[in-house]
Amino acid sequence: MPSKSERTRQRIIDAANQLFYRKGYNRTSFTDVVEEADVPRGNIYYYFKSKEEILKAVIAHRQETIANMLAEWDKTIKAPLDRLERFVRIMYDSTPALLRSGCPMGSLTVELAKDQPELKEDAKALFDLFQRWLSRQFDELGYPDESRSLSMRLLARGQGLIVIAQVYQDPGFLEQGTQELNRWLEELERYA
Amino acid sequence: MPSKSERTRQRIIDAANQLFYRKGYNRTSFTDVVEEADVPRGNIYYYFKSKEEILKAVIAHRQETIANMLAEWDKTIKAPLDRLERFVRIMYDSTPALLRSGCPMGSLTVELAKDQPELKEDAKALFDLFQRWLSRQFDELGYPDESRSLSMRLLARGQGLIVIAQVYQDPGFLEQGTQELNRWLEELERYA
DNA sequence: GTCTATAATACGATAGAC
DNA sequence: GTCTATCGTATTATAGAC
Repeated sequence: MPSKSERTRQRIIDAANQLFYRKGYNRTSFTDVVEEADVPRGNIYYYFKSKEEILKAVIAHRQETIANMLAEWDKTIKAPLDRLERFVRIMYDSTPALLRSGCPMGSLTVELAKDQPELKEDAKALFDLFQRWLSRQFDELGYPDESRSLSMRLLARGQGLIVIAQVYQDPGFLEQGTQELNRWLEELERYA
Repeated sequence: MPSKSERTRQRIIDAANQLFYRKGYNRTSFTDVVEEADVPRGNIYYYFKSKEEILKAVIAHRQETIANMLAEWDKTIKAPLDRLERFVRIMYDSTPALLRSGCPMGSLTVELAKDQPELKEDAKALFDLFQRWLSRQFDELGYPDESRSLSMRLLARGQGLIVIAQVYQDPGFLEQGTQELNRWLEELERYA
């Protein structure tokens, strides 16, 4: 059972995680975080020595979540095509959040890339998790030499769909786009 | 000939335009802008009554620039396929800036969409300019019924390429991606 | 119209009482 | 360990001298 201290720390991370996604990292203040986490004002410095530290903890937490999800998919889905289509489906399933706040990885990384290159590298690690997993699936699908390139292309297609669906607040575009991605994946399997 | 006042105003807009692109809107302060524009501290309030006003002026300026560029393309390029490929080429030509700061429209719109929905709508107008122009080209290419859908898909593909190229700092990915877009456009023309 | 001085507030961060 | 009080700075914004 986690101690009170560990639970408080986790509440801060959860609050920051949500706020960084909904408001962006730079527009989220300490005040926002402590209010959302229901932690006394300056108390947050007992757990994290700076805002950057909070972001790093948030990213580590997201990495864990993603790694667990991918491991779960590996365990429950056997065919590489099905796994790839499972990846595509989380975009469709997340439509409301994506229309509201964009891609949690993409929007964060692009924000940080502007002029916080160190933190951007941390955020990039989230993409790496997906990229390497996708690459393994394309490898198994029969494209060992192009697996990295294919994984990057799939990531790019997803990012593009999300950005344009958000700009135009168009859930149908996201739905059609993910369907087209599935057709593309199925063609890849057919001609592997 | 523009008055001194008009020139100062334009200097502020130009400075803000660059800074909003390189640092992001929310991380750019008035101090940054006045220093870059070489304008006295509080003087900026003579020209713009708030930061939002500056952003609106920046967006209006970008709209003008884009509209002029598209009109120039209309005048100098006749075939719709060539026009579409010209659009794709600006991405390739802008590689260094895109790797550094992302898409000027995409990154701004995504940033504002987080929790400044009013300003996000202003930024969306930049996308509209391209979307309508692209739609007209697809129409002329022989896809009148799908012109809007095709234009959105092309925009999405472009946004995705830029995001992933920036995340991985990979100019080659942007080059290959734009080549693939050209092949797609050429196929569309062939089967029109 | 132009600029200086400065207000008012929000920010990230700290010191020290309990 | 927990919390209150507060610091110093940077922020957006204004007042008023010239």
